[in-house]
Amino acid sequence: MASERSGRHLRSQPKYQRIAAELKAAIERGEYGPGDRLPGENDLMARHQVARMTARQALGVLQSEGLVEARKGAGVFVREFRPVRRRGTSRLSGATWGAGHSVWSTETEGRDLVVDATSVTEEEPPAVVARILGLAEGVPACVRRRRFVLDGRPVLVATSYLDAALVSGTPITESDTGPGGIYARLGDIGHRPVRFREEVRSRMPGAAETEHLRLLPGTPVMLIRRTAVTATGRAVEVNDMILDASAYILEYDIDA
Amino acid sequence: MASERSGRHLRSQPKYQRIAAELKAAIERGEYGPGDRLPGENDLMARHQVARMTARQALGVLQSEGLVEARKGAGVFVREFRPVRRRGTSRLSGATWGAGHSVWSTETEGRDLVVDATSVTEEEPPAVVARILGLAEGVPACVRRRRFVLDGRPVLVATSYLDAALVSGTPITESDTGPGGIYARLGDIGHRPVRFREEVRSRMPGAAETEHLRLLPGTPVMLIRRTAVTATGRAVEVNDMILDASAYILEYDIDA
DNA sequence: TAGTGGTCTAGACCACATT
DNA sequence: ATGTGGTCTAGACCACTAC
Repeated sequence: MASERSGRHLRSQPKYQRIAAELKAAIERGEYGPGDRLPGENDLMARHQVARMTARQALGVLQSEGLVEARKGAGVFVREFRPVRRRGTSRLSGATWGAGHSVWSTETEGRDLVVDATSVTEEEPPAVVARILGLAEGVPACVRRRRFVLDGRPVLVATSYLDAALVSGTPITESDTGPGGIYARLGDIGHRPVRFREEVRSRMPGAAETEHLRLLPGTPVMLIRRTAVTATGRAVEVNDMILDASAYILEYDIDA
Repeated sequence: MASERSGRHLRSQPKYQRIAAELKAAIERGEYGPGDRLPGENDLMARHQVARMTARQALGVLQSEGLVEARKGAGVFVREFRPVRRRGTSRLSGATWGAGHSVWSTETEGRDLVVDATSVTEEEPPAVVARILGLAEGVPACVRRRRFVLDGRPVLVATSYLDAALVSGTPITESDTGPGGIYARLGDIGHRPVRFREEVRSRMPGAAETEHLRLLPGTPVMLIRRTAVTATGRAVEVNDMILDASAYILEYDIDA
């Protein structure tokens, strides 16, 4: 136990990666199922004869891969992945919202997905959004923010931008937009969207997003920017969404 | 300089988070642009009077948010985000979307995206895939693997599964499938796909994926599972794709 | 109260990149 | 040759959770 310093990571994997790989393999073998407690820092220190920070680093790998969750004062636990499906295609079909159903009611699947908080304001939109909507600089937009909560956890925040001049005086500027939502109301004033484009990307969240969505370490966000366009080619709405990637599967149907 | 131990993080943010936030703000103010070198561990230790591990932790935050890249022996540098667009709907829409439809501003066109390596084998597919294709257990599938390289960096690996009995003897089992690709060939044998479904999700990569795609820390992957269905409703292909999320924006067009 | 993970210190040796 | 980030040690105090 004296000079075991030699040959530490010559040619070989770092210790923390070995430990992490071992734990990961055990999880994949099913030795630890969702919700189970893993060996903690003290266990790993004793078992592998390493310092605290090394054991921590090992657990950090699993955490940053999103397959493990550390609970302060309790331990490290295996996460589970139970996403909801969000249908990008049929949920926007005219029949759905034309019939007076809210767009979002189609995606629930028996689980509890509800709107948590809604706010409607007038603000100057981001430059990119203003350009898409064809708004001059300094022109205000109607901004609708909503947060969606799934089984008690916030999973999506949506920020919708519309030309304020276009929608002023309509229920779009109210919290409750009535049956069919804002797309039905846009139809009421002769600007029914007939086409949508969704752009999807993914990245790690910043600190603010982590807090707002209560994301666990190792959880990316998916970003969806949806643009609604009328028959005349006018973009009437831009909806920026931030999704907890551990909560969603996006689904798109495509015709050849 | 004696007992500054008091009031360390009582009520306040941890030091490493403060340092990280400061650096992040500086990046967002444009003080450090893409490719620029950030203050390193030694700088931060001196500037904030903290230990090495604390400075490291601060830089680790930015790294795990994917906005910074550590280069061994060189320093820590600001990453840049220059994604390609992947159009899920092939239908080209021209003027419909207006002139500068670069919603997430991608200077994408004119970069070279090429296939790096192709392999075609016969293997037993994963159980989920077998079920989608309607294959009994133990029945082999034709498995086509491809890796796509963008400007020298691998960005996508695709694994395509087809019923081996269906496609044997066709160019689908060759590396070069001829004009129109495997969908045209499927059409030749009377199984032309008319509908596709893509399911998209995102998570952090495992060690194997990180290596295969040469991902930097803080980079998620997007997973796309595309199913091709014929007019009779038969699923003839399942294509599992793994994408470097820092390299792609997915685009889907939807008709109301 | 005992044990857990979160933060922090002050050292150390290493591989690597730039000079 | 110097400085960089990567790994590792052996301690410490804290807040939190479970018992």
